[in-house]
Amino acid sequence: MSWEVMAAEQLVWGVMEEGWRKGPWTAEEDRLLIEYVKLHGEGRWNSVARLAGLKRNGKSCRLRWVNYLRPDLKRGQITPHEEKVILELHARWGNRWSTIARSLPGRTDNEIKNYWRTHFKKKAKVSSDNSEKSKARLLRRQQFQQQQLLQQQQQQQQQQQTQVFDMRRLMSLLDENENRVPTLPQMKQDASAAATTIFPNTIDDHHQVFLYSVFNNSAALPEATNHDQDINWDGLWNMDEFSGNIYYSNSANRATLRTSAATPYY
DNA sequence: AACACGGTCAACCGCTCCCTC
DNA sequence: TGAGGGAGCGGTTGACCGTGT
Repeated sequence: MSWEVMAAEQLVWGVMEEGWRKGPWTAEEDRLLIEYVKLHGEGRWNSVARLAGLKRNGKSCRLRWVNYLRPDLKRGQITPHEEKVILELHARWGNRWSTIARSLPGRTDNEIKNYWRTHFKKKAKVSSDNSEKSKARLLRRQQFQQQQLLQQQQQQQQQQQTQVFDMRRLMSLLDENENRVPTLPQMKQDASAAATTIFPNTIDDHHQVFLYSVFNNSAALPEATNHDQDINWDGLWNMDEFSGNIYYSNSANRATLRTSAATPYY
């Protein structure tokens, strides 16, 4: 083949980079890929170029097969029922498109992702804009209430000057491994260590009860799983900037998330 | 008719996870 | 046990197309 022909082919067929073709697939490429999968099955995508004579890298081949050529793909518009499922599962799992796709036979993660972005992202933005306004109103109300609360607490603090309660230091000790999801025994150990470090002589009954209740909340949780890595635990601890109080939250959400993620959608 | 604009979707990219050696 | 490769995932890009002006 002359260089002129090769150059012309590249212009017509797409970009060549390091020997791999990129861009839209041709009918001939599709045919070669289908034949390859018929003969060798799915997988070993990096062998496709060698065995099927395709000038595509493995990733490109896999994507083309999974998103376009697979015989079990459902063509056509997303049905209202599928849309309902997508909304429901996205509310549950967020952008885990492949997980959502597993509950919608014949639909690909890419298809669902695109559908979401084009159909719902804008709606979500509009509703979030509205919720921002109500959030601002709520914030103003909360600030007023917090000011009043602060005044009350200042009065109480004057009565309790003997108790120095450095919760920030406690937080830094407990969160030494940021975003790590400790096992229950680890959490109890951490609590004990933190308590004795911060309050070597002075931890009183009140704070012991507090720490114990923190870890009792977590006792309702199932053992940590790999899935925990996918959950953002940043919101696990909340600190009230004004009063210095901390409270444990999301334990119920965490349990719900974990069980729901393990349950297939029907 | 021509242009601008927005929606759609196939394909690519970069990252992470997992398996094998 | 760690390195390397394969596979999968989510985010992003860009081409194409329809519609409005």
